[in-house]
Amino acid sequence: MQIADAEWRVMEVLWQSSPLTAAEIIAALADVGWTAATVKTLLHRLTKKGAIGFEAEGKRYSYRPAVPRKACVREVTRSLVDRVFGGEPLSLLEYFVKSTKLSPDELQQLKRLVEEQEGKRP
Amino acid sequence: MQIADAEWRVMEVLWQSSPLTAAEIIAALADVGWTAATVKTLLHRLTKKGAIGFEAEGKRYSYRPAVPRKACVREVTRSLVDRVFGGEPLSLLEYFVKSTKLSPDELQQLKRLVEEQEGKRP
DNA sequence: CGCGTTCGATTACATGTGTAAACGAAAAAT
DNA sequence: ATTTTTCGTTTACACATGTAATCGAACGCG
Repeated sequence: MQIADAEWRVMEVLWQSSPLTAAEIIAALADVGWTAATVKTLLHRLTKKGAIGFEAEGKRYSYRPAVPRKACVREVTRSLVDRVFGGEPLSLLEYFVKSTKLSPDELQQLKRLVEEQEGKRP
Repeated sequence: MQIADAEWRVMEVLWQSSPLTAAEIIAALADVGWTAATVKTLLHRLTKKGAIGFEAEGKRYSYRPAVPRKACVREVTRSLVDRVFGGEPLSLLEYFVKSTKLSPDELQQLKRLVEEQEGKRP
């Protein structure tokens, strides 16, 4: 299941809170600058590809995600790792550790995270 | 400059060694299962979007990247961080540290990388 | 009980992408 | 020199994507 850029914006809204009616989703995306028609198209496409589902409440639909965010994140990250980092997550990690300007505090947090992982693997 | 999936395969070949003729690039991509025509189309599109350049050597062209891999990697990673991790690289790092099954050795390497960064920020 | 409003569905259309064949010219082979 | 091979260029075509207007039906207001 591949979710395009514009579609992802819609998914984020639903992952954050659901179910929502189309009107509510359109409202939540007001700052993006799309017309209502555009959002509806995206809802339609997402429905067709099975990324979201809905229950009809009278005339209106109430939409909700049909796939968890986790799964989608796993897919896009995996695709990036495969495409750019030779399938090696460590390679991506190295890239980010080296190329990102992390504050001392963030570095501290990161080190703690790594240590936690070490703890989990005796 | 956005480089599509198929195009990226071609770029990788050229980033690894250049300049190369179309024939050499096609050969390098033999295992992908594309016909020569497909690779030529991709070379054409990449040329048009300025991602690669070429010098004509008689009839044949010798292609080479016009944009460094680094720049493209920066772009795609940035786009992922923005799209999925709220623009926070640390958030992506956390996700990968937690969700990837790293071996004790890899964890060790990773910790060392973090410590190196700490050293660089006195 | 009509009529405008509101929904979702359908249609639109330009551009990007995957994948490839056809074409015309030049180079290589015979 | 003529044929064949080889290049790059042009054309092809289906599906994805961004962005939106239109349409038919149902709902609520007056």
